[in-house]
Amino acid sequence: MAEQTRQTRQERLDERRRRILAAARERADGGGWSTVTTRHLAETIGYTQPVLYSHFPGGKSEIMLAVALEGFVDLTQRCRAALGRKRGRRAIEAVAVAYLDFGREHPAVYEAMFQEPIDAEFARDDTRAELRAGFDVLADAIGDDGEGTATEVFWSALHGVTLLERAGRVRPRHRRRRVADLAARFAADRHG
Amino acid sequence: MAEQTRQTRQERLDERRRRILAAARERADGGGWSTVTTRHLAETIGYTQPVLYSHFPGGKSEIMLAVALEGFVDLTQRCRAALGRKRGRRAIEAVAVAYLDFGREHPAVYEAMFQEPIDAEFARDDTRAELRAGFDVLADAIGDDGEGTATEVFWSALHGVTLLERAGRVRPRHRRRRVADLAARFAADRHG
DNA sequence: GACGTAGCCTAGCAACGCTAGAACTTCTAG
DNA sequence: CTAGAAGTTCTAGCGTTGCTAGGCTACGTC
Repeated sequence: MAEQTRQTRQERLDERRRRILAAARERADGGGWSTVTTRHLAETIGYTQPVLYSHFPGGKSEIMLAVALEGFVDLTQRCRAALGRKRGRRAIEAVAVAYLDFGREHPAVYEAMFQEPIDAEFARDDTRAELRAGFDVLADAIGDDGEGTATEVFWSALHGVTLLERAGRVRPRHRRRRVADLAARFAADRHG
Repeated sequence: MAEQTRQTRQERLDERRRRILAAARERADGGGWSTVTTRHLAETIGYTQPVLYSHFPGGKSEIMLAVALEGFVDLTQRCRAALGRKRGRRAIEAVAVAYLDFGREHPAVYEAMFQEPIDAEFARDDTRAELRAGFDVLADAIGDDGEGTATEVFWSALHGVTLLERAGRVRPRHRRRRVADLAARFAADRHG
């Protein structure tokens, strides 16, 4: 009985934790992280502010980090799925589109993934592992078997396109052209 | 006499405006925009908060926009100077280095230039003009005489490298390699 | 010398992230 | 069945933020 109760307790905690993260992600993607307040978050899950801190002692920063971590998993999976067994330009284009789609669909999650506050004092190893996985997909896409510089630049380009598109600094309708341009420049076959 | 007085008045206003922007830029580059508060800003210039709003009715957002505008002018000038009469890879590398240097030396100014709050309800035309000038330098650097897609991608790559370097998501010491990689991929001569 | 205007400050609002400590519920032990 | 321990939630409040209403002071003008 005690076991059963303890199980249920843990399940309820997990459930509530998920609800907090879902609420934060949803509201952030809708109106930006500045509109995500601890008060509103607490109200959404039907509890008061201090309850949030029992789940995330680090407060809002730690919530953002948790959302970011989920985001890395999601983004990596999407890119991996888009890549499949493709090679060459088709591989690059597919991964680029998947990457940019994610950035557009979840602007706030993406922001949490790359904005500075992440590098707080919290979890370090998880983040590194997930980052590594994402890096590897991009390396596979462009066929980078070197020491990673090409992947770094490719990643930077995707990152830059994502942010400039969002900021409206780049023509929205020319997205396909940008993807094609990117694929042409990073295709391995241009060397041979 | 009235003319003289009015002149002096305007000069004092301009002077104070400059001091506000300088204080904001300096503190932001030192500790991020979150450390730039209207109270501290007011204290720095030796006045109280409401005075800031007589110069920038839009408050902190408008101050950030003003800093961003100055930043665009500065960045464009630097890139133009770095470009000089160079052509090909050397031109691209020079401009890339100038761009990345600016982003590293003035992280907060750069952030203000590309972060969303900028697109507020304030000045629109100034921003567009300065953006255009910056875009043109990059187009000249890579020799883009097409419809601008290549420049958009080049710009995105520089933007991405700037941010990923700052966020520590990319190996700091490999910067020269990234610049070289970038130059190789965007050099016009790869077409012929 | 009274008046209008401009500039500046005092004081305060609502909202923010976050926390101490009271109040309540649930489990455990005698 | 009861008394205490343990855990959970809430009330209330601190300090800080961006921003603003309204009063005070000093100036130029009739």
